[in-house]
Amino acid sequence: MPELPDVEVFRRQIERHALHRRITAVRAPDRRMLEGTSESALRRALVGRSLVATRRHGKYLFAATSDHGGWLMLHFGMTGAIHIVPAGVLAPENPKLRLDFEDGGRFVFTDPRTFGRIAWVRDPAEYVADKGLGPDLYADGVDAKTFTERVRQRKGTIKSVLMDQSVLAGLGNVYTDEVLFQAGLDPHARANELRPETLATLYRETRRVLRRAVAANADPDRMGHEYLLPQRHAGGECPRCGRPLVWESMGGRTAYYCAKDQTRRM
DNA sequence: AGGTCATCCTGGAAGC
DNA sequence: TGCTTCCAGGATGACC
Repeated sequence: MPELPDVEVFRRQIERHALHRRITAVRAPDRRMLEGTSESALRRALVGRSLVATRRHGKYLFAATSDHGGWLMLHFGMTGAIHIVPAGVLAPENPKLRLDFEDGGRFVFTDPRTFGRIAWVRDPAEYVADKGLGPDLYADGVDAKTFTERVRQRKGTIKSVLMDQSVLAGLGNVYTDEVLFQAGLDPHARANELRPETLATLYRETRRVLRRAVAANADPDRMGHEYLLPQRHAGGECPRCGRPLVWESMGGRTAYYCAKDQTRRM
């Protein structure tokens, strides 16, 4: 379920392996994935050009083309992924987007469940504004003051507030659970009732979890024993106390947490 | 305004 | 073993 760390890893893969390679062919065979564009429009925009820069805002990834032609936007839904395939190597089947490079390599975007989206946008900032996304949670995206002010003015559960992309962009269901675990917070805590020091802790832990996740290549199993994610499954145990994790549906999403180590509600 | 639920989708796991 | 059912979840929208 690509969240901010996963998308940041994808972005770095593009930066490292897909820039400045001339595109000779474009395939986008599944129209359900296309948001306000078409295969032929993507072809016109991309063929003969190359990708030259990337940006990410929350879970949204952008890649600029040469000639200032515009930006390719990719959203990964829950099963979206990119694969940059060298010449002569078999590419994944059923691509939702495939760019063929002049050198024989390929850029492939797969998404078996089709929850992702592909768009062509003039300007990422404009797109982000139109979508109503809050500030990005990574790197220079947000400071402690902005974070606390935005969270504090919401009355919902902290779980739902952290997952709300219009408040802060980047956390999904999985990493929200990790952040709440690290902060020792009950997912049912009310965002507007959190004390200033709790908000400060939450900010610090959010940033730390995201940095750690990116460093671990967004692979939960590489996070380390003190993290919830490797245990985030039926039968999983709290990394601190060893008790079975609680497994609860909150607004149609599954929240995993430790009933002993996550009791703080303010 | 916030919570809940349904919808989209399909691979994989669980159940029988 | 093989079939059926369930579940996961990001974004969006309906409804209360």
